[in-house]
Amino acid sequence: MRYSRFFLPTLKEVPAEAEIISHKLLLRAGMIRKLASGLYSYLPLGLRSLRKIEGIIREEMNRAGAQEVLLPLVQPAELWQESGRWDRYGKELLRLKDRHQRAYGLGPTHEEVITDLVRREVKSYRDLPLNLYQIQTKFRDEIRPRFGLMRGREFIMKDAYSFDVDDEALEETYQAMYQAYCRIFERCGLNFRPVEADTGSIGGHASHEFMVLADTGEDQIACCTSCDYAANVELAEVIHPSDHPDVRPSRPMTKVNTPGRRSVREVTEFLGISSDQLVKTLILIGDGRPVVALLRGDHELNEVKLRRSLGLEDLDLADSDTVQRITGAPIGFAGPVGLPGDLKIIADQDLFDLTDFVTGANEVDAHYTGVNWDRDVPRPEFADIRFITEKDPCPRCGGEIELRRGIEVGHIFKLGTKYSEAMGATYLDADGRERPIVMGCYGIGVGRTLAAAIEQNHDRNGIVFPRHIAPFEVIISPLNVKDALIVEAAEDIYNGLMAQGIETLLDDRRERPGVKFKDADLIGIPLRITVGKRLKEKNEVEIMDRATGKTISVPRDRAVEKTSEML
RNA sequence: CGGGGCGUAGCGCAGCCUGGCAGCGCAUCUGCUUUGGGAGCAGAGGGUCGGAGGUUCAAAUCCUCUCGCCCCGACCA
Repeated sequence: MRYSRFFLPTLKEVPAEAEIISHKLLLRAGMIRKLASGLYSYLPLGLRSLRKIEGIIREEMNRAGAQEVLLPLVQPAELWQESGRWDRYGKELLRLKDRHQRAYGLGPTHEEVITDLVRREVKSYRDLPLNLYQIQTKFRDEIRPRFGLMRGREFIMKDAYSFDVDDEALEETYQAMYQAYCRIFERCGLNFRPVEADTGSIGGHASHEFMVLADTGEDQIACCTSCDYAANVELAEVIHPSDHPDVRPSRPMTKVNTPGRRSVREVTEFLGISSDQLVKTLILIGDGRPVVALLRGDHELNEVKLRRSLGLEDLDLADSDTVQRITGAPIGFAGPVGLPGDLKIIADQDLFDLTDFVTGANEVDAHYTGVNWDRDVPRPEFADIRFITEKDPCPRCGGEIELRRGIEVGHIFKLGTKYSEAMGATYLDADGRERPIVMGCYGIGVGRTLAAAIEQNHDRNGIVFPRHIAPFEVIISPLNVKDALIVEAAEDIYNGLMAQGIETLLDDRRERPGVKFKDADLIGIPLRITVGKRLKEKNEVEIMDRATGKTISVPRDRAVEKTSEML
């Protein structure tokens, strides 16, 4: 490709809208442009990289036995009503009507469509296993799109759906997908970690997220520094010692005046206690009913864990009026003592052995000190409902936990029979019995993978593309296009590389050397061949490695050979 | 949806408080010079100041409404 004819508008300055490095560089390198919030156009350079990633995904999916399909983006509401998600999915599902007033959703994911397809065609255990995938545009009307390709409303996703006879067979498919995902992200040049994860709105029993480690990641993950345990903090278990120390109350329960002290910090400072002596009481609404969660003052409630342990669909903090109605006091003075007996109360397991603690008195400007279980307040149900911290041990090996940030580029789920049962996707087994198909689903954010790769591979001059996803493999920079010798040499090398199938960008623009160097660095092409003064002096050209900056000089007629060796 | 910020030339911004010719840098176009890290000189083009309404002799500037964009929270590939 000749740069002078290539639609590649690079920017010297960073557009004001971009915050994180991948977004800035994608814009500056002329790879994407914004149409509206969460909606981006891919320009030729960006599309080339995107296609590289898609290519890697296709190869690995096909190798793992999956087959590519292409499903409609517009999906009839009836299908979503069958699975029950028409009502449950929420506003991320963009709903629209056609001219006949029939309702449709713009596909945020394709479980319903694929299950419908498969239930019509698959009748026998002989047809299984089956694994179908597509690479296609998804639409999710996100509450807050941000960070360029990182969280768009319209985005490109690879989604795969597997169909197996039973859980055992699903396990095998799941492992094959797990391995395929590892290979995909390795080939994309990413430093990533597979982590145990929550299943969210997709449903199912087990799942792993593939996290690219980056400080700008939106997710937090807990990694063990000794073993290979890693989990999304939403899920990471907190281990509670099983041997309980023999502890007894040592102080009477006393009501104290705490004027205007609401937050953990205000109360603990006022009373001169540490925050692990305080039990904070959070009022939530779970599936329409109030739930009280108790936690140590220095711990944070993990709503995902609470939701899972209570088997709730929906969970939210209660508003101030509800808190007032339930506890009889404004926010900041709630406590377990004297709450109505029929109220669902759940305490974090770390409170089990706590004695002489402080809580709100369900009365404005008052707390209790010296509160103890059994004596002052009945023991509630205990469960692991808080976030893991770096002070907690690894739940697998007891080692040290490190909290890191990650970008979720892939997510795999064991769905089980959730969709097949709801939608009647069954097969006949060898004994002629009708059984539900056991499903799995597997997603990769393709654009997000590109953004994550840039997030992890850049320097102050621009992108440093991993080889396999670079838009071009080589850029040739003839430094003076008015010099016939230089132009001729550059053209020769260009033709030589193209003849070998090496994707090459020839910077034939009438620009000064500095401009060409800056643009080449910005767009991050792995190898740059400089044709300049050394050609005239020694008949040599230079090959520079973008990642290391290392440069070698080679005779002009060996440039093609040497370059292809270096790739 | 709640909180914060921003809309002025393609991009980055100043001007707004205190109303009075719409500006700067980069980019673009022409010519000459220059050619190893975002060149120099000379010239040129480009604006409904996000939109609507209002106040005023006069509005980018003040007021009201509205639309869009970005950041922080809940959602997710």
